[in-house]
Amino acid sequence: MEGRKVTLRDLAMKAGLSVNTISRALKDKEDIAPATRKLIKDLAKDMGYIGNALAGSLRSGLTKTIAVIVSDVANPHFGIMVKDIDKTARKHNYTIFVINTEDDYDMEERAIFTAIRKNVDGIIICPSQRSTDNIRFLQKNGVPFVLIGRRFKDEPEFDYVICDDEKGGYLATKHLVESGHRRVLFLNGPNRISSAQERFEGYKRAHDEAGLPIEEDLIIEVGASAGDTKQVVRQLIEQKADFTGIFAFNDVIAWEAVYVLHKYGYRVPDDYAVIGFDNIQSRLFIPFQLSSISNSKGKMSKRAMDIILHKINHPESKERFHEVIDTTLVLRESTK
Amino acid sequence: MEGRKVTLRDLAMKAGLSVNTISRALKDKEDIAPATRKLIKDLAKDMGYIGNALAGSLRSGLTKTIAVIVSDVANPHFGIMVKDIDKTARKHNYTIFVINTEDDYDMEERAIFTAIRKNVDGIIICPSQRSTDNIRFLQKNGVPFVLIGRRFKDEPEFDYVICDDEKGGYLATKHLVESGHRRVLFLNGPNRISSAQERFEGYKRAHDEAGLPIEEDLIIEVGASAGDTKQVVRQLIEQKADFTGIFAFNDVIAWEAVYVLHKYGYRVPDDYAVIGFDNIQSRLFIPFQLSSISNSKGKMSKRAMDIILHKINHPESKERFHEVIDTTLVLRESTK
DNA sequence: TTGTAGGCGTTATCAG
DNA sequence: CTGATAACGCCTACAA
Repeated sequence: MEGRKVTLRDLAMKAGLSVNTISRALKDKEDIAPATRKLIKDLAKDMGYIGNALAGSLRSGLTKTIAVIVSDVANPHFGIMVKDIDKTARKHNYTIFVINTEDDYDMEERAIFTAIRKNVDGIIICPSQRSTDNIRFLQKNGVPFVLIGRRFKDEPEFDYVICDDEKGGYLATKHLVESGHRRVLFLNGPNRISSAQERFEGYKRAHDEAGLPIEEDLIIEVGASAGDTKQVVRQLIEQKADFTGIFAFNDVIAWEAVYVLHKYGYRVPDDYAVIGFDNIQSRLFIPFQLSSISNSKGKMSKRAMDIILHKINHPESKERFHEVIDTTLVLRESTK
Repeated sequence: MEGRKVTLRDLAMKAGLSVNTISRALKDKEDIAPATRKLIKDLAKDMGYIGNALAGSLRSGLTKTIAVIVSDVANPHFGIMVKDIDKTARKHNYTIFVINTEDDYDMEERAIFTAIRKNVDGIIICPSQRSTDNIRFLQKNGVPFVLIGRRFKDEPEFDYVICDDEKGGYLATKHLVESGHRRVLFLNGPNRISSAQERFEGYKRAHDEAGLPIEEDLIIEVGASAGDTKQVVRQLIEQKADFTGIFAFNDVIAWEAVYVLHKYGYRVPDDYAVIGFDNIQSRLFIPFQLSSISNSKGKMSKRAMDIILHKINHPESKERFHEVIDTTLVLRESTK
């Protein structure tokens, strides 16, 4: 059964019917006699017919495909989101492309080109935010898209689903401050990213409320890739930097920070209190009880898909989606 | 600039040239006057032309796309592999589809259909192994494919890249046994999976060498999905099951087991020694020092892509790829 | 150096 | 109910 694939034409020849009839029968159109329909379907199964989506898509203009462009699937946060998006997509008969950008602007540009070239019906993207050009380009091209996890505050035209980053940053910091930590190290993500900026806003609000000053040297930007944090924390410890609490931009960074603290013989939360963001532990049972900010990855993924589907199905709609999913504090043993 | 996408035809109209000339110019064919070429390229950039891969693929029969079918991207093990595969793919100008099966046979079947319908050039699949039918189907359809992480021992026709599971199982168990644990609980994956079977072989070999019997009640199959392990371990503890060492099928299961042990106030490695498999900690710095078996995810991913590319580029080659990547013991503090 | 014709496999339209 | 015809956008082959 090797060789060329079975096409509608092959079925048509065999059945002595027109290609068109075959096509319509397989799609359960009402205007084909039930008997004929059954006949054709059986034949198709017999001959192992598998449609060619390429051809169909070329004609219909729809690929039933969504591109998901994220910075790093190896980060469980994104792994979980991708899984959830895939699940929702499947329910609606969509397939997803996953493209990694490593938060690199050029890779993001290429990812977008690829997605458009492949005629995806929509794009869910966690933008690297070096500039708005890539996203503007998307918009100009008319591909439905929605940002996830990050937003451009000055661009109300871009739909997004994010979690309440400011509140998350506030809750995390407030908790540390209230536990008595007056010098809280903030291991933040790249400052160009909205979530980093907004979590920092929260950090500031908590300090303001407590009447604590913001110490510039306690705000540190760490790279997003695995391993970067280790370097930074190691250095801080060597310098005997003065802090007792750590608020990390995400759980992966928090883990890495604790990892280094442990290496130096420090104990958490006894010597340092540490809190992360993403609450990965709700989905992956890691034996380190990290306090964190829950951001409902499941809900975010689902909303993003819903929005994309809405935009695909109502291309004329001018509705704007600016969704902010609530964040909550989840206390575990890494803070007290 | 909204609306329909720019096509070769649009460029042709604008330039007063034929579609063909445009196409050839954009592909840098020698037989177009350099001046014309430049003109056309500038125009294309101006009008924001992005080729339609669908149309091209329909013609050429190639999509420059690889499907990656795995059980769970949310498991960092797969997340990391997907990332690595994507990286290699990109280097060769390929894009990847990621499809999750949750190790469900029907979802796997649908995933394969989807991949074929979308005309992927090749498939990298971690098969669910409920039966060989799905894979046989792939073979019958002539799509190049390679198994990753699992194999069918009775099907030498299927190419695969796995790690040395037997050796890994042996090393892990041997280490526990040599540390004085005479009753080692094996939290294994589903037995239909080759890696589970082979790791068990290793477990047995270590026992044989040490002259220890295999106790049936210490071999427990846990579901692959997050949360399953908790239930199992909780029950064992409640039953006061007799064991002091735990060898887990993978790190995620190991983490979950430790998670529960901690909940019950037990300490690792003092009360129980625990070792996992996959060595996720080489890529994600989790602050729990889990001993594990390293299986070179990077190497596996790379080899899988190389093999797929080879098969795509040499469809006639009858070469068979049965690759077994070495596994090694990585000791950390969860065993002593 | 450039243009024309035909086809990839499917689907939409309209006629019968 | 079913069939013929023409697209979808691009590319290969050949003609001019």
